[in-house]
Amino acid sequence: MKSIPRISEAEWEIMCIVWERDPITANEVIECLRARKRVWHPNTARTLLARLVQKKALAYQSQGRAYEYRALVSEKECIAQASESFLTRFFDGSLKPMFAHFVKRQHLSQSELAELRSLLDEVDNNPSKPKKK
Amino acid sequence: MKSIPRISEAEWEIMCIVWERDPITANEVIECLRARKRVWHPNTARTLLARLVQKKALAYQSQGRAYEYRALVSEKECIAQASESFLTRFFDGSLKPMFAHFVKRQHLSQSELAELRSLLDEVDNNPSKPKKK
DNA sequence: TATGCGATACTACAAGCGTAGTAATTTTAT
DNA sequence: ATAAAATTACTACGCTTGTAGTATCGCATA
Repeated sequence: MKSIPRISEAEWEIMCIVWERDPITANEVIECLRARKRVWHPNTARTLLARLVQKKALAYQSQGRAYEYRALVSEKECIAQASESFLTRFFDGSLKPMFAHFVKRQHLSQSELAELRSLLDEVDNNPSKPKKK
Repeated sequence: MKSIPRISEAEWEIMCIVWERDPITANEVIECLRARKRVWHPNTARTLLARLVQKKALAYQSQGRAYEYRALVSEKECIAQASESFLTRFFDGSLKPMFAHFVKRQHLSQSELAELRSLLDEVDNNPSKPKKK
């Protein structure tokens, strides 16, 4: 069971970009950041990339001129891990209160409620192991 | 709109205890920690209490012998804030993918699904503003 | 081949965090 | 009234994070 490194907030933004375009060079990452109006000094982005390599969230290959970074951990597993710890920490690990919080937090439209309901129906009909194809 | 201070992981454990028994003395907090098998040096707990006071999450009154601490921010608002930032950061702010993640993450029993469904029905019948009494 | 530019690597630094140790002060027991 | 015990306050320290600055290295060009 691979242990997912702890990814900080700023690092998370980098990871998102890498996941999107894996593999990607440092410069491309910096471009993307600029594109999404995340103004960081280029070195800041590079530092974060380096730290992510250190903590083994990314790897790089000296692809000729510039390095190419690629993710060593998937977005899915990172989100899964973050979700678990969120649930544990704030809702004592139980889904129902957590869901309750979110549905009550704000006016959901009828259609949104319907969508959520159909989500439940879906799993109900595919009890675990979706494994289609 | 009061801005909630950022509460770290260790601090969160302290806050939980304070919320439970507000107002509470440092020693009682330490007892509670021991009770829930959270082994910290007493000074560690005290440091955390002090930091929480600094960041205005707690206040104290020199209640005679020992200080009495009480929360300045409610558990509800802290959880609400944490939930928002979780949702934003990992699910781009949208409920449905987040719910999808959680319902798919694990075999929910029929009854659990039913419970979640009834949650949805509830809000459906009480469209916002429950404000009973 | 020497030089400059672009890329990476190393260094920095303050604030936050986890975890305590030590000093100062207040209470209590003798 | 003092000494001991309890409580609070101040200090410490190494690691992480956000945010860069500086140094170095390698390829491209003159």
